[in-house]
Amino acid sequence: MREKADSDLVRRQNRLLLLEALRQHGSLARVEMGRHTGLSPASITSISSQLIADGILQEAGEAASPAEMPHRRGRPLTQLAINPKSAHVVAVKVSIDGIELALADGSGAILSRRRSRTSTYEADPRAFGKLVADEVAALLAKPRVAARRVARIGIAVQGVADSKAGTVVWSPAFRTRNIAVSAAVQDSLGIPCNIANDANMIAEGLIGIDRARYGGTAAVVFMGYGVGMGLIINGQVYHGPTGAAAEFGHMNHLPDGPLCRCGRRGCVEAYAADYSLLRWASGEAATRPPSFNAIPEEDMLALEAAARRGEASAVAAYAKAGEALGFGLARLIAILTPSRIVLAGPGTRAMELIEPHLKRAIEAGVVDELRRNVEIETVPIDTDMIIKGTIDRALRHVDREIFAYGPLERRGRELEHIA
Amino acid sequence: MREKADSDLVRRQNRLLLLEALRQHGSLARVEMGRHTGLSPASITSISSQLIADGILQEAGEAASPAEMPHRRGRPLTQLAINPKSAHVVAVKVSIDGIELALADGSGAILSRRRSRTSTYEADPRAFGKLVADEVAALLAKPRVAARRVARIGIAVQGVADSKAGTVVWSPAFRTRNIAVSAAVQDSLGIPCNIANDANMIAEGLIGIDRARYGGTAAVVFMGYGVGMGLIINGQVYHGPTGAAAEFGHMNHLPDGPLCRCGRRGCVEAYAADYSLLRWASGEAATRPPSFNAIPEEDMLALEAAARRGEASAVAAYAKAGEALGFGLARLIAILTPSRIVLAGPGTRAMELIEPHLKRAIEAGVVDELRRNVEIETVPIDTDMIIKGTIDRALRHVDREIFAYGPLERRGRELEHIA
DNA sequence: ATCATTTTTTTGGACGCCGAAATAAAACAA
DNA sequence: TTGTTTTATTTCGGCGTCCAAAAAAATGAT
Repeated sequence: MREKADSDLVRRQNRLLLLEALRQHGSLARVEMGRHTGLSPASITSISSQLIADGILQEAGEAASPAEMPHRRGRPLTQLAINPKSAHVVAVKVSIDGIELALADGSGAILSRRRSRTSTYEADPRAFGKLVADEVAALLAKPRVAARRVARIGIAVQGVADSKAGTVVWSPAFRTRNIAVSAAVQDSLGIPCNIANDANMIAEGLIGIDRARYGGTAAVVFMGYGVGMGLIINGQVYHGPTGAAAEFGHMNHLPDGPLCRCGRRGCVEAYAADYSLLRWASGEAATRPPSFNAIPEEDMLALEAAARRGEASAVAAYAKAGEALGFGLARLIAILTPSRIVLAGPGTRAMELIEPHLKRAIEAGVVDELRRNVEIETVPIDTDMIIKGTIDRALRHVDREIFAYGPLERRGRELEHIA
Repeated sequence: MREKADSDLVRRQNRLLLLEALRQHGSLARVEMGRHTGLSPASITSISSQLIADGILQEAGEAASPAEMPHRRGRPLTQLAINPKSAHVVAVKVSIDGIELALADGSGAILSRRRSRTSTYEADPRAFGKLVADEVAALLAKPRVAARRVARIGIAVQGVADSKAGTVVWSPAFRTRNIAVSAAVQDSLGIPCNIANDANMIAEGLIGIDRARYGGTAAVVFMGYGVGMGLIINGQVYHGPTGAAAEFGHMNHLPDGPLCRCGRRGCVEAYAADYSLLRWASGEAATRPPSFNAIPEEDMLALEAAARRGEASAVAAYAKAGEALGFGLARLIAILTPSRIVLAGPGTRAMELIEPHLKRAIEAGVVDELRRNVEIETVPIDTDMIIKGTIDRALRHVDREIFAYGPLERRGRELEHIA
């Protein structure tokens, strides 16, 4: 309730309502839009014809209701869908072992992909923005897409990203800190760009998949090369005041605990990330500086196998991870009482080894009354969810900041606010 | 962006905008409202005259700008203010040692107070709703106010309150759990009623005092008979999905730590609440069940004096409290990176004893990058802030759910949603 | 008294939504 | 085939809100 309301706002909001309904259902007839939005048929006609004139909507093929509704009677429904050519967006995923890109059209369909094995860790951080820009330019060459038609670039990065400043504050993918990215990409290509934490993008992806399930207040914990978290508060992914929030992995579990990649001691990640599990199992001192190299999947599979065979050191490693995760979640529950906690990522492969300890820790760490309302689920997420979430987020931004106002050519006010 | 927009929504929103501006500034002339809201003079005239006709606004005396602006020229400003008679609200504060009530008018001014020393701990929990209703009825007898003119009752309670269900889930003020309150009060008096955690009400009060300072993302920690927290996220006090959130005091600090009043071990409260400090200092076993009696202020003053004299056991007690609070805050920062943390309550009297340990713990517990942007301040809050916050919250609710639609007589839709 | 200045109200136009009626496009029935 | 029924969409007229511009109100300055 901050903005002044006028007829302009009304149209904008209702356009957005229509677009949101379409994003969720793929394609809808006008009557159905009316049901979803509460708008009258007259208004739907008015708004949708304007959106069609803007090139944002188009009549869709009969793709929608094939057999389910065998056309009872009356005038048939005219399905409308978002015009794939209304805009494009690019998703970029930066991780320890390289850069991955995807180009999507206005409907969210991925048109092409690209992957580069460049090691970012040793590279000159000042050149990184340029590197990303070049990769994007190469991506746009294959199915030739004019940069002018790309509405937005979203970058997902491991570690702490400051989306306000457009920088990577700290990431295991880089040796140095505070690396400016957004501005460089934006200046180089003329395309608005924003950067965010990768776990947050998984949360965006889950919202896109099932808004009813993940749209309330939920935490998505990613276990793998690190431990990340995306926080959904009232249906919105939470980016703190600085745009760098929800560093669950670097929440302290125990004072003077094992050394973490971030330099502190006792972080949850230092118990439960890939490197931590291996460190526990190997019997190395927990104060030994951890490796920054990407850990091969085989190593983790071997560790899991060892634990399943009952090898004590491996079993103990998972127990320690489970306990740290459990107490971490207990603390999270005490603060936010989310209605759902989603455990995701490669680390969940060993869930049956972790779970008993995790559950016990939660029971010890939080009063029954608070714990009772939270549902914990494990979702085997393929890492592509990060790309999907980044695309979803970019498109939602385009809807809100551009399409609610008009066609891409007349970019709305493009506030670059909250980002 | 959930609601369908139409001319109705526009008026509602702009009415609310005006009311919010008035709440913040006390009284404003129409031109000034225009500046604050961005609305045209024509619209301001239209909206304000409607609000005056509804009995919500009235012309205010010259109270506003006395000397500062010695009336340069032109037509003088007509100050408008919220009509005190537009509605009344009641605030109820339930604590270990009794019930405290206040009646406020539509402008937020407190008209009368009442206090009762009834011990709630041993009383029949089923009768508690009736007890509150009777107290409210007695409060409304002194300056005779018709229940029909009371728009809302807000109840603040120590411990976990479920504002959705209208119950006290768990509180040190009650022996039993899940005590229904809201419904009983509402049925008995016919006045909408909601219940919330007391620390959240302090947060509401701070927002009322200085929106610019506390309106972003902040945590308000209350230290006293217990440790509570109110969480402000994007300018709104956070009530979780169940309405029972931010139980910072019952966030675990260390597994197998001291026994807490909630029955768990290692809660922050079990280190830093009044009873915990006394327990540390007395050298009692930390596994001894803590007392549920209210602790007299003298005992705490004596403990502070002892610590200031350098008595080892007292000094150590504050050190332990500081460490637990510090690590708790470090964990909170890792999850939410609030831009401000406010320490408040009687416990802050001994802040200089606690602070060094608290600071050290935060430094050990969270990476510099996240810690850098959070400002920690101590506010010596008199406990009346809870009453003030409860009134503020009730009035904000009245503005949003009633006055935005029309006068009190034609109560808006009174959704009782989020509550 | 008249002019200048500032605030507030009035007036007329634009835009968006809605309900109702009209139109369109089918299936069904004779 | 032709009319009837049904459902979807568009058109039309009315209403409410906002805004810009003009008018009115209220006071200080000259």
